[in-house]
Amino acid sequence: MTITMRDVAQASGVSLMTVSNVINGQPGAGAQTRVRVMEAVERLGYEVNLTARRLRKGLTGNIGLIVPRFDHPYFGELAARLATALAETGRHLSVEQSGASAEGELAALSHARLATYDAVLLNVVGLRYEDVDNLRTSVPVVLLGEQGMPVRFDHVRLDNEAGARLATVHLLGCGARNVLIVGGSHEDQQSMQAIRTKGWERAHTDAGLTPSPDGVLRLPELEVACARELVRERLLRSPDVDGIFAVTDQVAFGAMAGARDAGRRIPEDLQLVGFDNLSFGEHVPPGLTTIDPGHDWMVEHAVRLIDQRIEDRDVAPQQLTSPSTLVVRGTTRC
Amino acid sequence: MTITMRDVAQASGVSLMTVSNVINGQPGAGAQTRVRVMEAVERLGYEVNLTARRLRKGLTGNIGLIVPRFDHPYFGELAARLATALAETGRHLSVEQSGASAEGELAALSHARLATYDAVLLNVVGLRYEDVDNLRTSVPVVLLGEQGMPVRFDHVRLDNEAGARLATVHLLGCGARNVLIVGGSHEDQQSMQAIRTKGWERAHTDAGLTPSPDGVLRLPELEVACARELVRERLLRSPDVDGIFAVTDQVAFGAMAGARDAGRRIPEDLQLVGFDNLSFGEHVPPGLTTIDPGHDWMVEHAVRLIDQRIEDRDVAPQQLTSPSTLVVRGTTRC
DNA sequence: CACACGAACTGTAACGATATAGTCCGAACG
DNA sequence: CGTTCGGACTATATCGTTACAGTTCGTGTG
Repeated sequence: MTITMRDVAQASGVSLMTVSNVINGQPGAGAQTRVRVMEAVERLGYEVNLTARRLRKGLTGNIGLIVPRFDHPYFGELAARLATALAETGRHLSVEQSGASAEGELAALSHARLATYDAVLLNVVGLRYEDVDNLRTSVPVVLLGEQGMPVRFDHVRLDNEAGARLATVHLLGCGARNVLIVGGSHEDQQSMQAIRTKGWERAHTDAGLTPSPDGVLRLPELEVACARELVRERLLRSPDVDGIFAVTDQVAFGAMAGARDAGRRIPEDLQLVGFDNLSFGEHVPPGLTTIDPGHDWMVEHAVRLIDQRIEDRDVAPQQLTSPSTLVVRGTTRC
Repeated sequence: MTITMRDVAQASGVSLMTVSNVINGQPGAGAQTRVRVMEAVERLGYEVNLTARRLRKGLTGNIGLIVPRFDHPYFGELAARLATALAETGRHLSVEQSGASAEGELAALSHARLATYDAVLLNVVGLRYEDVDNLRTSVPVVLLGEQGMPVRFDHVRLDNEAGARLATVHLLGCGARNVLIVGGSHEDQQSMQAIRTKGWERAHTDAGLTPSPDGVLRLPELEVACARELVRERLLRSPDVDGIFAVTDQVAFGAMAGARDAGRRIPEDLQLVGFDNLSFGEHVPPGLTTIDPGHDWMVEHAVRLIDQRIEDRDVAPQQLTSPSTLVVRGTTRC
């Protein structure tokens, strides 16, 4: 019914193995033979049977992604991008929820759960160094996200500080004189909030300014409703605030609503930059200026690291840091 | 390394085939033998290797879902539910976008595209009877959604008229005297809008009322922004409107915003019922009363039809209609 | 008692690919 | 000229499962 390697082999007058070698770019096939085989492949419209290949290679074709929660758009977008990238090679992504707790993430990493995957991408949030360091799995694991994790693992990092600095520099460069960081914090130096706060400070000192101590607006939760309420309140109290760096796009959406509540026009009275480049930011008027943490770059390299490690478990682990870029839209004046 | 059927066979002192038969519930194995085999399965922690089974059975483990567009929440939720249901049996869902046009849907149904699926679920929107009737595929196809399609196919329908009637009856029962249908239409009798409009009319006549001819508020597009604008305008013009049946939840969200714009309180001044039971409706205050088109039911039966047809291509096609139910939340007074 | 029959179970050959261990043959070398 | 060497290619076994065609063996029948 369907065309198999056997048909291609017959049509081009070579053995099964030669066809296999040609298709997989393995050595051991002459130049003319390669051409002849590829012609037959084209002519017959042959495509490899991934199921058979997987059986032979002992792979499942499934990659696991473990994130703290499904319902947050950041992870949704990450999952969508990864799924697309993996689909190119006929693989699938299964997303598991760890519940933002260390226990959840460790449970999701139990042997039984992972046995069905060829590799696992772990979004390390809420996991401490020791937890990750104690991990012993038979399946390749690639870490995704924050900094400060054991170098024993492949890791695609996100340059939180550089991104935050970039955002703040842009606000200052567009004429903001009094820039709030919403969702910032000085606690737990390793946390995403603290690192982005450091970037916000660095942008100030680099420009010869001193970040005001009450420029950090802490939020109990990085959620829309919470940000909206606290930003509204703060803007009513501090009429001189003319710029906001929101630590996430979620927070930025809340801040936009809060600013409107407080009677500020964006970007005329108040400029705003977010962080994450969620696709929704493109559609909410006047368009959210934000930091793209290099999603495409991260996904591309994460998949590459996975493939390398599946191929050879003993290759040296790599730590990569994705470059952040500024995406200018309507919430800033330049 | 991993435990195979061979290990189970050895451990329970039977042949490979007996283990296979027991596991798949095939006849030809005695009662004690079954018990013995299942004990060994438990003890060794055996799990079937889906890759091997697929190779042997000539299946890929992938099901295709073809929807008009990705970005609409209705299809997103449908896809999520289906993916979950299929994951139970270790299969995967691949979602393809047809672009809401007949050409797109037909292109997505081309032989080459479908060859990689065990079966395809086709959400028939924008396809006419003839287009579907001309379809000749080697892969099992199950239709999803609207009515009026060739009985040659398995089809899980959605009871648009009954659902719309249910919504309107509820509004009338809760004291609404003047119920608008937003997004309704009398054109193209087969369209979703027209059928739901018929349901709205039937609810009126069943109650001994005459639906007012200008009770149908047509929308150029079933989108939030559009519904918001036209509902606001209409409510300002017609102060006596005290109920709205929105043909979709999307439209209902827009209508809620439009009502607020027009200064109406929900549900005090104006009651509202949507259609689709999108999960978002639960979270938007005061909670959207809506019609659940039987998502779970549809998904359950769609998967069953798929499996039946994969098993036996010649089984008689079935047309099923999912039962609609009312989900009462805060936008209605009872 | 010979025979047929069906239930319970087994042996073997696939499914389509790849890893491994060859085989073959022409060129290079002493 | 005989030997070695390496590049090009092939034969076979195998991955874990299931379809199909047997093989037993106990029971019921004439």
